Amino acid sequence: MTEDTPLEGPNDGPTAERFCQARAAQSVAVLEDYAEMIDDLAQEMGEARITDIAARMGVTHPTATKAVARLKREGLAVSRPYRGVFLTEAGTALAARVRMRHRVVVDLLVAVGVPQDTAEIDAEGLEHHVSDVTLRAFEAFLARR
Amino acid sequence: MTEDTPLEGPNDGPTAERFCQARAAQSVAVLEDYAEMIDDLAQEMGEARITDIAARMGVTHPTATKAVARLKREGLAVSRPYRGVFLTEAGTALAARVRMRHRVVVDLLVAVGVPQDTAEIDAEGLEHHVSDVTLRAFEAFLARR
DNA sequence: ACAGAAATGTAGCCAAGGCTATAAATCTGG
DNA sequence: CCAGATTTATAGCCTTGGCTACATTTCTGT
Ligand SMILES: [Mn+2]
Ligand SMILES: [Mn+2]
Ligand SMILES: [Mn+2]
Ligand SMILES: [Mn+2]
Repeated sequence: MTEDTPLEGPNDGPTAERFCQARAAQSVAVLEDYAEMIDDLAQEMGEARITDIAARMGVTHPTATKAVARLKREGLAVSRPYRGVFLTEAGTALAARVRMRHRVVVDLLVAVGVPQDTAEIDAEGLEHHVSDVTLRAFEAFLARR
Repeated sequence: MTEDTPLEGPNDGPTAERFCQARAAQSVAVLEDYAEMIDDLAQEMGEARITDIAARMGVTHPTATKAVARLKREGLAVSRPYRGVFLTEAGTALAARVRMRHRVVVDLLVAVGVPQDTAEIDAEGLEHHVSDVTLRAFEAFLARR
């Protein structure tokens, strides 16, 4: 699941590619959610503490610590022991992209008639599987709606 | 990740619920894809063989074997050693739901302007995060479109 | 200043979903 | 009918993302 892992299976048919793609999207979903959350906390409270990250993600703090370790390993965040977590430039850029995509997905759901609260809930999972092409289609739809 | 696992974390805030929900959806995504695939193969070739399941899912056969073991454990499939895999009634019902949802998602994406092939790819991941409320909203949108 | 509270780190467990390598069973053509 | 090809099973490894339990550090109020 690291960046050097191809994540492509034997790939026997054209059908398999779809599933490989979906698995690849899933492998970055956690990174995306944590990056966005850390960015949220940085804006709201100046810095993102492990406890706050864990509380908002709905996990225990060791789980949050592991996720942050992965973020650091992938060059998306930095932190010193017993201190807050900070996004790198790459991490901040990722957070911005993720937040934008989240918003567009929610807006599109609402535009086609999904209740706002349901849209927020579903978007949290959906957002990680929306390709750039689809995202642009969503934006275009919202623009001419 | 089994059915008796609550999958709800500490749940400190209302924000956390969204992520718990997304994680829960992800934990059944694999079951859903395999169920649908086995049903496809059953219709096309009379029965679903491990080799064919693996090829279409884009994984190696031991991976497919493990997934089938989980399907069996959850009461969605049955199989005897060195023979094909067959869905139970519950498995068949799940496959039908999943296939319908997949179709609706693709149709909605196309309806808002996503190219057909992109829609197929993205839907493979998106489908598992579309709630019943959202699905009905999609159907209503398609009906009045 | 320091004791207790709170936050963080760390070890170790589990299940899931990938993989490779190897063994065993089944199928098939001659 | 049987040898070789194919299919399936199994063992064992890895990473990820959950968890609990416990150790350590930092913070805070008196
Ligand atoms: Mn998300
Ligand atoms: Mn999000
Ligand atoms: Mn799918
Ligand atoms: Mn599908």
